[in-house]
Amino acid sequence: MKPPNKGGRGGPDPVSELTTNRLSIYLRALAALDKAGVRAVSSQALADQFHLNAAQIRKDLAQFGEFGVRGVGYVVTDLLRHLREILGLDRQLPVAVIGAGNLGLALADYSGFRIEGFDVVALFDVAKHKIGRRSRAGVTIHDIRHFPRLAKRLGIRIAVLAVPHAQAQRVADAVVGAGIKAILSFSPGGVEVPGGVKVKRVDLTVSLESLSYYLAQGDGHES
Amino acid sequence: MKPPNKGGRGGPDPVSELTTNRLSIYLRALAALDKAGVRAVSSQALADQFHLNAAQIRKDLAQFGEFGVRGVGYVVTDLLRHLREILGLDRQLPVAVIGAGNLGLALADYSGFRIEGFDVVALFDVAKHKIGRRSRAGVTIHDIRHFPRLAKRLGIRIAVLAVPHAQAQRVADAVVGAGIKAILSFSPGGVEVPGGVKVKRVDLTVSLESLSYYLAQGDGHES
DNA sequence: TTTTGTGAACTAGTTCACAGCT
DNA sequence: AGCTGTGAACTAGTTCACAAAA
Repeated sequence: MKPPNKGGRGGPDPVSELTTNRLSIYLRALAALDKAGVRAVSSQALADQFHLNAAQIRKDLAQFGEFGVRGVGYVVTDLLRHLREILGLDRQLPVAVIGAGNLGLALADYSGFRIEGFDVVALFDVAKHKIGRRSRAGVTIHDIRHFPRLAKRLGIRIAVLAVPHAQAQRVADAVVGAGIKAILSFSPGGVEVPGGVKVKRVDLTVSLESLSYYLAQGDGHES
Repeated sequence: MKPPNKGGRGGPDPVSELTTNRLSIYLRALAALDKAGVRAVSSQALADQFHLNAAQIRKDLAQFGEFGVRGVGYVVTDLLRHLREILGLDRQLPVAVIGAGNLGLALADYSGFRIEGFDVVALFDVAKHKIGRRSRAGVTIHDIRHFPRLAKRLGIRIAVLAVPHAQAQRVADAVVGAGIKAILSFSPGGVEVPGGVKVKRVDLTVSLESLSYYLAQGDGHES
């Protein structure tokens, strides 16, 4: 019965990032159920099938409204629609990838992106010889200096940073200067941005080193 | 004065993954200081410079031993050595990338990997026409059916999964069957593995959707 | 009856603040 | 004096368990 705080007032976001990450996971799970023709699902069934916690699913969803039907569960198509709206996936989001190296080109063409409302509309790089060329899937590489102009024209909302660490901060500054409010950075070591800009980091070195730690521990008692 | 539990007994790991992730971040920070010629650093100075929390740095490190000198701080080269040993980076770790698509090829050639002890020694794929070819940086693509044999011969310890979601579980099973204990998966939706195998997920869809949520909230009150 | 939505209990993680070492 | 290492306090996140709704 609590008001769902739709539309977000200016204050700090009360919804944890762990929660929004899980919403994305619920969305995927429900899409699979929908595809399989399932009409309604209880939080328990959802939890069992996708290895989640039923209470947590209910708590997460309850932050945004009362989407369930007591005694029945959640109507799959309805909840899908609600989740897409909450996550802002009810419209196409233009994405730019900065850095047309191996990783940037791969990300620009990554088929997983397009499926849920993300559309990589441009690549950017500093290297003269790359500018004007296209990725295999046909995304054109532009001069990074034209980012502000093109970002506006193409309506870019998210910048994916796939540049060397040394350039990451400078590129981030430029991107933020052009009004971008959401950045996905693959750069090791993070970038600093002013308040009101959201950065998500994917740090492959940290991931691998954490795996290495795990192996190092295992080696100790397996010998 | 508490024993540092070096070498790990069989029981569940008492060190949180958040901690091991941070150790990796400390390692990077210290490497930068070392490069800059800094001899010793206090937890406070480290925290200030890299936007961390001093008490947390001390707590994290204290789990593995008493590396600091009271009144002085941490001797950079010593702590670097300790961290590399804790993270198992004092030896080269052979890595295999499974899936020679855009992403897999990019990851195999990703220069950030080699720097800290990881060595991508092989690519694997199912597609006949890819087998025998090489990535730009020269990593050979092998038939996935030869994974067990080659994994043994090359001493592969970590498998990076860059295959379509539909194949992820099958590939994970094969990799685990070949004795791999650490997996970095780029597949959306996670894979199931038996106990004793560690999986780290990098889920680009979740990351982007979480950013989308943030933008959707912002749009609400900026209109 | 079934299952949600949610306060309460619990668990994990972070930060404080200070005793004790150098 | 300066700074670590760490118990205590605090904060965030998860899970339990049940009243209320359908």
